[in-house]
Formats: sequence, structure tokens, C-alpha cells
Amino acid sequence: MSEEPTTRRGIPEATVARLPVYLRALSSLADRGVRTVSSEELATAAGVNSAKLRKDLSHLGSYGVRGVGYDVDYLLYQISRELGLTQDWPVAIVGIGNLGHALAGYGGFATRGFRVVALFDADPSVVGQTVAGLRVRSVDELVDFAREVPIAIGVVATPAGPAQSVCDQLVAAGVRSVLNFAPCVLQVPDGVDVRKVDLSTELQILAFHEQRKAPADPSEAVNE
Amino acid sequence: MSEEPTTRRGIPEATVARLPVYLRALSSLADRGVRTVSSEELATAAGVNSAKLRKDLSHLGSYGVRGVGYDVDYLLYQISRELGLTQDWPVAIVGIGNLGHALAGYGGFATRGFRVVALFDADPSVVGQTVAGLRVRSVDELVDFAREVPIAIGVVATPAGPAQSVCDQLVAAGVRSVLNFAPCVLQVPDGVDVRKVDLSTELQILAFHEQRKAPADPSEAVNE
DNA sequence: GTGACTTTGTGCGTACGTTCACAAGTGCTT
DNA sequence: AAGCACTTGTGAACGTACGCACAAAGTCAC
Repeated sequence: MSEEPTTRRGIPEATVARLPVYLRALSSLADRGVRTVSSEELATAAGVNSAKLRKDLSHLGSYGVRGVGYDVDYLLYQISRELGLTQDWPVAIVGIGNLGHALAGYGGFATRGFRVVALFDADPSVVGQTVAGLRVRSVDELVDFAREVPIAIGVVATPAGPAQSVCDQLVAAGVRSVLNFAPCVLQVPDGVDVRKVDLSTELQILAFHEQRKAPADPSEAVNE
Repeated sequence: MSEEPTTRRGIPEATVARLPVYLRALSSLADRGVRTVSSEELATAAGVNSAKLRKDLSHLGSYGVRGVGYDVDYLLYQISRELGLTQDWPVAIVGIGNLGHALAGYGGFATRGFRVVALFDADPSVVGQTVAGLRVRSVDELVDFAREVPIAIGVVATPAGPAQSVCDQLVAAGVRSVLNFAPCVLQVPDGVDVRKVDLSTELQILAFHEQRKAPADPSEAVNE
């Protein structure tokens, strides 16, 4: 009756990054009325290797039944809980341009676990508008606002220029998780997480690989 | 399954993913008139370890000068060339909803290397509209269109439902690089690359880490 | 209860990624 | 021309990730 060295504390980052994919695949299965799923089926739906899926899930606990598979609803709940989606996370979006609009209206937020509680912008002509049912506030009110309504996750949807300043204000408001859509690197103090979503980066990575596919000839480049 | 971790000329995938970041940092430096940069400075700007930066760059060649650093313009060109940005890649966006609108109007495409050549949507009430200077075409015209105007990169900005079907049509049209914004896994044949940009996934990863922070003292503000 | 069958959970070899630390190379100063 | 200050490029060590293959553990039929 001693310590399990692996689980509980340390879930590998690579695993965490895949949990949302499993979650989505499971939701889809649940919607179709599937009650039980094998690692092979779920792995195919998630686009990964089944051994990898099993190892990933084993980090959460032993939620499968040998010879049977995984109970879809139970696994859904366990992954949701592990990801912290059994509670609602208040989200604030800063920068209500084209992208900010799209984000504010995006149903993806509404999916379990996240709630957009405030919109901010620096442009006086945008402040005061109503977007997706929320009044756009001045970014200057950010820190004050956060005193009354805590913000768990800040979304930076501004151009690159003001992004660092906006990020600093989010941090000053107590935000420790930032999702950055601006095309720049954000500097944050220890304890603050930043994740970047970047169209240009993704395109450039695709371009790199595309460039190497030059021979559009199936008979070529089979070996080595 | 040719899921090779490194590319043919031996550039690790992890390195490729960081090249766009270096590129951006270098552009910023160039705009400010900086002519030469050390690995330490560039690494700080890019938010990475300097040894990692040097090793990454060493995969492209020996473009630095010991005792001096890297010539900003020269390195900019070399990375651009490696990423395939010295040519223009024709991009098609499918799904002109909120997100598609934002993408079509996003300057990030125009900057360098990418050109949006066509917009597609399935909704008859959207088809025919002009968005960002382009007429929205019916998605049914996709394959025919691609016969006249080649498409290198297809952007899927539809809801999850039609995403796989849209992707199949892109592949049928000869597209071998897909950027997927739809919240689902796309199945593609060998030789086709898919990269996923997913708001929900990123939020969920942030939520996971957020949940593990918080020694339960939300009132305490990080200050000074 | 027994045995055939199914599927999980994981030990292990391999490959990949990151960081340290330093030799090797470059420019500047004297 | 020699020494010094600086920075790159990389060998080596360590850590992480992946996927195979299989024992363990369960179900089901009878």
C-alpha cells in the first residue's frame, strides 16, 4: 500500500494535448447512442494509434474493462473531470475585430466548460457596441472589472502591436491562462500559461511540407 | 503510414514548427533596423532556449558567424526559402461563416507567401456574395475550379458536420495540404497533410493546467 | 467450472527532443 | 602577431514519447 509513482501528479503534456480529441470523439459516439467503445475504435475515430490511446487513458486511471472496452459516458465524464470541464471557466476576449467577433459568436465556447463573461477593446468606436449579447467594454476597465468578476482565461485577439500590453493587463487582472491569437510571442511571468493559435505559423508549416512534395508522381519516393 | 518525425533532408518536425516563430522575430528586428543578432537575443525574442535555437538553425546550414551572430536579412531569407515562402501558395477557403469571413479578410495571408484565390460555401444564400474582393463560389464547383486554378492549400472553416465531405472534395481537387478549423478529425489518404487549429482544444488544455494551479486562493492578487 | 475469445494495461526497445558545456572559429585591440 | 572577448555549432547526457507485443484480466457459451 505505497505510492504509485506515475499517475495523479504527472500526466504527460503530449497526453493532455490529446485528451480534448478523445473527448470530442467520445461525444460524437455518445450522440450516436454508442454505449461502449474499444480502444481500437476510439483510436481510429481520434486518428491515433490504439496503444497510444490506451497508454494515455491509463494515466487517468483504469477506466476500461478488459475484454469489453470503455464505457462511453463514464470515460466522457472522467476525461471532462481531468480537463477541469466539470466547472465553468470565465473567459474574457480582448480585441473585438473580425476575429474577436467570430470568437465571441463561436459556439465552441458555449460547449461545456467555458463562458464568455466579458469583451474588451481599445477602440472607442467599438466600445459600447453589443456583440454576441455582451456590451464591449474599454480595455482600461479590465483590471477593475476583474475585481468584481474573476477571469480565468484571457483571449488576446488584438493585432500584434498592442498584444503584449493587453497581455500585461490581463496578468495584472489576475489572469493566469492566456490564449494568444496575435502573431507575436507574449512574455509572461512564471505561473502564467500562454498558448498560441496562429494561422500564419500553421500555413508556413504546411508550405514547408508542400514544398517537399514536389514529385507528384506516385512511383517516386517510395523508399527511404 | 509515412508519419515520419523528421523530414527527408533531416529537419526535425519540432524545428520546422519553430521556424515561423524565428521568422517573425527576425522580421520584427529587421523592421527596427537591426542588422545582426546573436542566438541569445533572437532566442529571447522567440521565447526559446538559445541552444535550441542554434541547433534548429544548424539544421538549415551554417548561416551564423562565430563571435558575431547572424545577419538578420540573410537569415530571414534562408528561413523563408526553407519554409517555401519565396513562392506564392494559392489558398482556398471553404466555409464562409463568421470564421471564414475573418480568415478571408485576415492580412496574415497576404503578408508573404500565401494568396487567397477562391472562397467556397455550400449555403446558396452566401454563394455569389463578394467577400474580401472575391466572389463566393458554390462548393460544388470546387473540383472544376481547381482544374483551371491550382489550389495548394485548402482551409476548412465549416462546421464539423460537412468538414469531412469538404475535405474529401479538396483532396479530389488535388489539394495535399489542409488547414482544418472544424472541430473534428479529418481522415485523409497518405500524402495529404492536415493541420488542425482548434479553439476548444486549446481552451481545454489551458483549463487542465489552470485547474492544477490555484492553491485555492483566488483573492490573492499577484502584485509588485 | 472450464476453456476459448476479447481487450486492456504496460514493459521494453527505439527514436526523438532538449539542454549543457565546450571546442572551434571570428573580430578587435594592442 | 598574439592575446582577448565573444559567439557559433555540436558532442554527449538526459529526458520524453511512441509503438510493438504480450501477459493479465475480463466476458461468454456451455
